[in-house]
Amino acid sequence: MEFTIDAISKDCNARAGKIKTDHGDILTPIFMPVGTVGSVKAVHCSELKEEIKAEIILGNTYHLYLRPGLDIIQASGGIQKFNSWNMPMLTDSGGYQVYSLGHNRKITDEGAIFRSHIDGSKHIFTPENVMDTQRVIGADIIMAFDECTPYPCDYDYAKNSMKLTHSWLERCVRRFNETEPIYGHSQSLFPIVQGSVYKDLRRESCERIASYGLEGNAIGGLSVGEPIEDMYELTDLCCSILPKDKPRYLMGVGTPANILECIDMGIDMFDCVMPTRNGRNGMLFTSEGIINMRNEKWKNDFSPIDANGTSSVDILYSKAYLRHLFVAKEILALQIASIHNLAFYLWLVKEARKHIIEGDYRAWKTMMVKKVTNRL
RNA sequence: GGGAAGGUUCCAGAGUGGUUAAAUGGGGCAGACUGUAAAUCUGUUGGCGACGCCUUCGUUGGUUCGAAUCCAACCCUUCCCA
Repeated sequence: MEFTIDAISKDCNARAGKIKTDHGDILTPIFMPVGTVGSVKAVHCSELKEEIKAEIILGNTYHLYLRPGLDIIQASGGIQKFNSWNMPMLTDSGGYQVYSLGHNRKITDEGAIFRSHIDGSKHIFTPENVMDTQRVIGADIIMAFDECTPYPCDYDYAKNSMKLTHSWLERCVRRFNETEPIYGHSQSLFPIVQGSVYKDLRRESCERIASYGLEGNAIGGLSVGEPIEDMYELTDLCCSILPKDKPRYLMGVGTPANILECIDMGIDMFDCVMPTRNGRNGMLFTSEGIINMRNEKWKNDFSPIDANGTSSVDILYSKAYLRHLFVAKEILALQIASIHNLAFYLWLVKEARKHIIEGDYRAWKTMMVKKVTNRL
């Protein structure tokens, strides 16, 4: 993997860059659609490429390990062959599941013991075997195994958890360096900053993480329920410490406004389930604001879903029709909403990149944040 | 023509003397969702000058301190027999 910076906006810390991987290039800032089990829910690969113009998607180590299982993925020739995406992928390590599936797992120094949410079977995730698993899955970018701390989280818990994540990182790096990619393309390991909402912990974690000199750095443990101002303040703090010459990945963020604000601070990569999950639940993000597609007010609105949209569904279908599909619980509703939302997210970061290069990012962002937070 | 069952709030359907503006489900309306156990979850769903009052369980009348619930008549629906 190689990262180059093409431009830094004149009026803020926003950067436009390029990540080269063996599966293709990624222009940053970038939004990465989430495809937990190897599939971006309700969306075909062809739609991701042609309509949405996604450049990289996510997969999840915990979920892929449980189903279909490593034997299947290895036999298929790696995840990008298995799902026919054939473009860059990133896998999360299962660190988020340590948080989201917190009720059926136990943490020890050794690792995390999960009770499968599918059949209750017991599985131990260690930094070492998570690296091995991500070698088998075969994504271009793989994540260190961490604990995503919950919110609220008291200082002592956050501190101990951060130390645990750091010790796991040490073991991840060692194992990563001892092993080779399986499928002939190179893989890059990103470490993850933790420290909850505590600035001294975040600072310490950033310094520790950065000291490994890995090819990119991620910020985790945010957007888990903390006040939005905290998220911004901590992201800004992390950006001020994490190396400038490496991509910065803010995990799990966020709303269109969150993304615009964090690009301003120097974040290069984002992922979030919001465009897909909220889309499936009837929420549309557009350049003019947010639409709750199930609301009665769209019943007789035959205007396009999004007149300014870039995907074919935006002008092909009307709001009244899409509302009808949601009300009738038709599968097509989920597909249209997912394609629209993802295409909008990708359009948004592409526009951001354009304005960074032009040098007026902050001004554009200030105007844009007002629009995208508007409720239609 | 004879017999049987039944008519409940938008719908289906509980309730069978007071704790019932009436269970539950559906539908409607609104909200939530941030490294996906999510095509999910939550709230709400008679009216009003609302910690109270008014109207409502086919219609009308009656019994009772009190009725969706008991009685009578009537109207209507479904099923069975002729």
